[in-house]
Amino acid sequence: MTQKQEQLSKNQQIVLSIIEKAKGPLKAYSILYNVQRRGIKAPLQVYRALEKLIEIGKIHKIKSKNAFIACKNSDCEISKATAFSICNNCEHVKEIKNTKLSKYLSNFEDNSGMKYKKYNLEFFGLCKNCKLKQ
Amino acid sequence: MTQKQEQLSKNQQIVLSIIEKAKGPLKAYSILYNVQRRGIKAPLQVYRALEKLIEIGKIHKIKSKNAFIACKNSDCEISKATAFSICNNCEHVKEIKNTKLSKYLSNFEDNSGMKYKKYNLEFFGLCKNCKLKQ
DNA sequence: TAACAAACGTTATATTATAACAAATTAAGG
DNA sequence: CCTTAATTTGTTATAATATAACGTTTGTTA
Repeated sequence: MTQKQEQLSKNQQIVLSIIEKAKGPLKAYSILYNVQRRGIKAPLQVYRALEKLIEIGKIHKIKSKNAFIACKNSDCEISKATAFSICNNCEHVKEIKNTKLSKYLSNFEDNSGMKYKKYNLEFFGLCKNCKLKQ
Repeated sequence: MTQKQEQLSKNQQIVLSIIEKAKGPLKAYSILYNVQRRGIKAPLQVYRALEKLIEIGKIHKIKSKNAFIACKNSDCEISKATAFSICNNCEHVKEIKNTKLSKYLSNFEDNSGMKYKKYNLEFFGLCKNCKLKQ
């Protein structure tokens, strides 16, 4: 028997697979709509799965959108340190994987010398595509 | 006549004054409850004032809390670049004013060379007080 | 003072999220 | 294998957050 199975439950698997297949962040009720054929009937079933998936770092919540996206980063340490870029035009969201940035933020001390274990950063701008089209 | 009056309307003034007096971030419906004696009766009146106040940089929205806090920073450029520290224990929220950090983030380029005009950063940890008490 | 924009008031409703409770399932140790 | 505890589930109801749509009023500017 290994230490931790981290085996996902049925609902958790269903919700995760929908989020992983998606091209962008999904909203909770859109997930619900998408999984109703698979037996998940109530919002709470979705929210419970989401909560667990966030806890174990499989997905992140994009707070400015109240939407959920799969984690592509093996090293965001159970979702303690997240950074995203968000296009104001097409709403495209991408997780930022940048060692310098994450080191900088993880080591950041505020003016009183206080350090923080966790952060969430959301950048807004125009993605390349949308910039070209302007 | 000056260029821009930036004169706040009645409702905007009422909502702003409540937020400025508060010790921490306020939720929209708590604001509503607090201003009902002053003639504001409906959520929309509060949300409209909030929207405007955010737009002109007088307040910020703490996204992880769905709550609103007065801006103490004269230079956050109409709320384009915001950073907060949030205590996980007492929920104390403070706007971070740190030139190095804001320069670093304003100049940040992602791996594709993309730059962003706007960001929101929320740090989580234990504030000094709560750290001592542990 | 006409014309336009901004703000207002109001009702209704959409969207996002959680409480509470009982039943079913799973993991692990004796 | 059995039992105990923890987790997950299913379900109903409801809380909390936010916006749509409409017509009116106020404020600004030419």
